[in-house]
Amino acid sequence: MPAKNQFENLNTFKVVKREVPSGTTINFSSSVNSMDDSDFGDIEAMRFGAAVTTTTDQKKSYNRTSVQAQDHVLAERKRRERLTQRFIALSTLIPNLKKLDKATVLGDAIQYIKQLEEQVKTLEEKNKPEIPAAKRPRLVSSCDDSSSSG
Amino acid sequence: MPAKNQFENLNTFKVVKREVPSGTTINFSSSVNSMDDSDFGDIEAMRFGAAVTTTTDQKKSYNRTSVQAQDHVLAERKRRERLTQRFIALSTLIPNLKKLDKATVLGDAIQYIKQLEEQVKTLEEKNKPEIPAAKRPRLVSSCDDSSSSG
DNA sequence: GCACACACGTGACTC
DNA sequence: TGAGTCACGTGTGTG
Repeated sequence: MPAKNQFENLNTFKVVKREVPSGTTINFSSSVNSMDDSDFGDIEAMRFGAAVTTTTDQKKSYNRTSVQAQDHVLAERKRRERLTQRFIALSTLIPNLKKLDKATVLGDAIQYIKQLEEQVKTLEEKNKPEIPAAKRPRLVSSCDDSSSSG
Repeated sequence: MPAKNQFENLNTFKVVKREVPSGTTINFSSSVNSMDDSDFGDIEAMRFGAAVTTTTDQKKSYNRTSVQAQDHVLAERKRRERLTQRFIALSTLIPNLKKLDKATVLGDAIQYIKQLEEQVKTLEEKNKPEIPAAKRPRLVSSCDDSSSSG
């Protein structure tokens, strides 16, 4: 299967691998300045509600407890998931979709919508011949019994 | 203007603020283990083509020169930009769009496409009465002069 | 090996 | 103030 659902595939097994980064510790740190393995006391402190300030000084006053940080991570993950879900759903609606890139899905969706709108306009025009009788092709002239129900 | 183009707004001025993080240094590090302010030699080395290995050891063998890293950042930025552009374009096509969240845009696009498809199907059915005469609603039974051109 | 695409965690901003 | 959203940089898998 060369191309089924790129998002799904990537998502499914990538998350799993991400959840177990290396067996070391939690995914904290990463930007908490220099989190050396010599000062885990900070993390321990964070775990029961301390602020994430690096004990010394910080560039900003965005103090977050570990619970809040975790919540933030979780919320963002949820959001991403929803987005991906929508992308998949959208991709199933578009016909002749070759690549499953997000950009392609989006672009093709745009084109498809435009095409559909055009089609609707054309069909509506044909169906509701309110154009001046002089201009319309006289296929059936007298047979117009106006079967509209309203 | 309460809601024009959320993406555009955020993007435009956020990037600018991001480009000047704090006046300290480049945005490197962040995950290169513990980048203490005591070892800036690494960055200096990176700048002329050295690998990004933290001199001691690394979890992976994803060695990248600073140029490559920068290129990566740039490429990703480009991709993001394209995505956002498509989102904006798509949002302009959808009628009665209240919120401009990405999720909402996506979801409403899906609904809109479905609605349009339904519309097209209905209109086509009305326009092209090629269904067996026995099954079709006999609005006009005898007046059928078969005006099809094919 | 390199270009591309993706998910992730995170700081920032809005309401 | 807190929950929701965004762009960003980054690590990593795929062709």
